[in-house]
Amino acid sequence: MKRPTKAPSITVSDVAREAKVSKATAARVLGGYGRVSQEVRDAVLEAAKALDYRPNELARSMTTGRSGSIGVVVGDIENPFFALAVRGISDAARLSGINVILVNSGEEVEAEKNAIRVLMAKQVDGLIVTPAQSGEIAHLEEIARSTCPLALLDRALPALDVDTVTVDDRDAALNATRILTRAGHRRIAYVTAALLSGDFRGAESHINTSTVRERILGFLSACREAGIEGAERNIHFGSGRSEGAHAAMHALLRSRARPTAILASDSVVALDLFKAIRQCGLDIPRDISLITFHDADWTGVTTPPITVIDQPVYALGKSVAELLIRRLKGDDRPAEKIVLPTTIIERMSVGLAPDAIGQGFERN
Amino acid sequence: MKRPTKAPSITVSDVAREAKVSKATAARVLGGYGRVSQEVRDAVLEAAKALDYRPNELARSMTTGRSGSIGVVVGDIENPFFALAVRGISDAARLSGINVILVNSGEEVEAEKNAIRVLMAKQVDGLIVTPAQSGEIAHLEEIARSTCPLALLDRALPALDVDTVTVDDRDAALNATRILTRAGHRRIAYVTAALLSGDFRGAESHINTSTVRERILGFLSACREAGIEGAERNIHFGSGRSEGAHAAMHALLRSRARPTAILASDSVVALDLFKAIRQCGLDIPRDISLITFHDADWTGVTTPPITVIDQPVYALGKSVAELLIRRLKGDDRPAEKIVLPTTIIERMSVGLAPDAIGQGFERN
DNA sequence: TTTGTTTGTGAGACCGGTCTCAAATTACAA
DNA sequence: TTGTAATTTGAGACCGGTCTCACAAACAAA
Repeated sequence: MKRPTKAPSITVSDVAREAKVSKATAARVLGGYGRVSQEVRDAVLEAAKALDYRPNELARSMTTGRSGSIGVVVGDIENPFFALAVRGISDAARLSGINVILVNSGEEVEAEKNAIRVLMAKQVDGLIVTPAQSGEIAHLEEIARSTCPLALLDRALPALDVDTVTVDDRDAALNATRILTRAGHRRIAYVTAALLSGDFRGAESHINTSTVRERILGFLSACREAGIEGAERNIHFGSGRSEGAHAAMHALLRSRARPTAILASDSVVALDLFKAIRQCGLDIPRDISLITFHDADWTGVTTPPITVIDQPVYALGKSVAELLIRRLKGDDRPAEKIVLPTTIIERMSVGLAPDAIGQGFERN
Repeated sequence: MKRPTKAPSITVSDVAREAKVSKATAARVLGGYGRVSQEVRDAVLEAAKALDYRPNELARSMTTGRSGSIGVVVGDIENPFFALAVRGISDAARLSGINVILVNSGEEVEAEKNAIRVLMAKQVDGLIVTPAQSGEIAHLEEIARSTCPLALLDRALPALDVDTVTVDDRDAALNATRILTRAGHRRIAYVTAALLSGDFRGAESHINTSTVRERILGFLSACREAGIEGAERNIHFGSGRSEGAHAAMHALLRSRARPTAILASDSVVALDLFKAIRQCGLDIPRDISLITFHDADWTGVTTPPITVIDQPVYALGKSVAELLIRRLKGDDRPAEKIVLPTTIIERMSVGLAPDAIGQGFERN
């Protein structure tokens, strides 16, 4: 193989020679371990500076077995939710002198698998993952069994006994949906980008990702509470960035049984919905009410501004990272499952149900 | 040091022993180099599968000198501009089987320096950087002199003769500003998050980042064209995510000589401006017109929707990555400077200047 | 003075791969 | 049938660090 022969870099041996000491001694001062006399230390340091020595982190990692970096696999870095969570992770990591290798899975399991494979091969010291799908988690179970610490972000996997940080999705969905039912809405849709493996049969079927399941449970629970039948049929999966999803949204909004209120699973879906609603000539909140998860920065500036479920996203990222780092340092307490609270920021996107106006329902 | 003794992983030697061949031979088939007979190859592969062998990428990198990953240093991953550019980079990298180590500099030179140091120590094969500041580029010059390919994203550095992909900022700013001057505006402000080293004295002073300089030149050029004097005074630096920046915005909007039109340097600044304008009780476009760089997803859904300079952000990221990867493969053509075109998407945020109404100016 | 510790240093194995080189085997041509 | 070339394999050096171990010198206690 004809490789461009990387510039010959300065090694410990070079420094040792320059400082007239053994390689072992030079390594000791350069690596910051063992004991060395002050004189020798100074000499080595001077030689290192003179030669402009830079340690080869790879070589170091190979012997120590630790790479000083953690791998992070998120679904979609373009989603402000993940971007913010990643910043939380980065900040926490930086504080511990650990760096972050970020990989985008595009919410595809294959990409996720591949990302994890690569990261493991790169000997990351730990892994933070937002599982793209709940069905295929064999690769994650394998990591969990291994000695490489794994932590889950935003999406819990009951089958995995690993550190996990999520938000109280069920409660959030419950409260958000209640706002809608109290405004008299009865045809309420829950729209999520998540994919469903197989058909949707009842609340617990095939939904192993806690985020999605919990939200649905909260949603259904609020519906039941309001005496709404068959709310399961109003759950729409797969509303991600795709042609089909877009078309499905329009179909939904133009159907005869068009919902009078929608709960969106994230700000990206919400924005798409917002646009679709406009394109269909509908008015928020007169014709249709909208609440979304994630207080994305733009949700406050639309007309009307959107009522949102405010998740502590930055803290979410910061917490998982801290949990993982603690474990890297040797902590072996049983896996911790942290659930962060959410709040609802009420703005102007919820109105009385069109068909309920004048029927005694109150706006809140 | 008491480290948790990573689980002993399967090595080539283990596979070799299992397959009853030499380590060299096993390495050949596992590493995919050299020539091996079909039988032996099968035997080794079988042994590898039986033992569940996973190559140690670190060890591999150490001998080959190439790590198979590139480092990317961006200013702020939360800025949708960078998020999208990073996706462009990731996609291009994935296509070449290269992975991306992403570091957030937070637009701080010290963090940027540190990030580069760490990435170099990790032996990345190449570096893509969005220089946080133009003043201190010694660390970048050093990389440029080294054998590690460097490429610049979005912000050119004239002093550095390296592959660079930017957009035609001057032209974009010129055209955007023209839209404003043609609508009769004369008090036009340019608001950017960029920091200025020292005072602003004349167009070229202390501004070495091409993006910022080019935009200012375009802006001033359009102002001059319209016979506007002293437009330099209406350039506002440092409007990033900070208390001070926020206060400065409000001060600007409440001042007697409040601008009647603003050109924002990115969508984050624009959103802040949008909110500030509302908070000050001003109306877009009646009281004030707004144009921003970057067609962020929300700019189309505000009331009114915002006129934007549409930059090919994804392509920007994809191009630098491709340029860099080409170089990794041995291409040593002189550094390429690619300038991508922008377009303006006119929406509803530009109105006639309040003091010009009825004076013969036309709304475009 | 003798013995026992502590401290500083060097020699060299090792991590898990790649890769050079030479020996052994096979194929091909004369 | 024999010489030569091509192919396949093994032995071992090497990458740039870490780390164990042995030894020597310095110091403390007896």
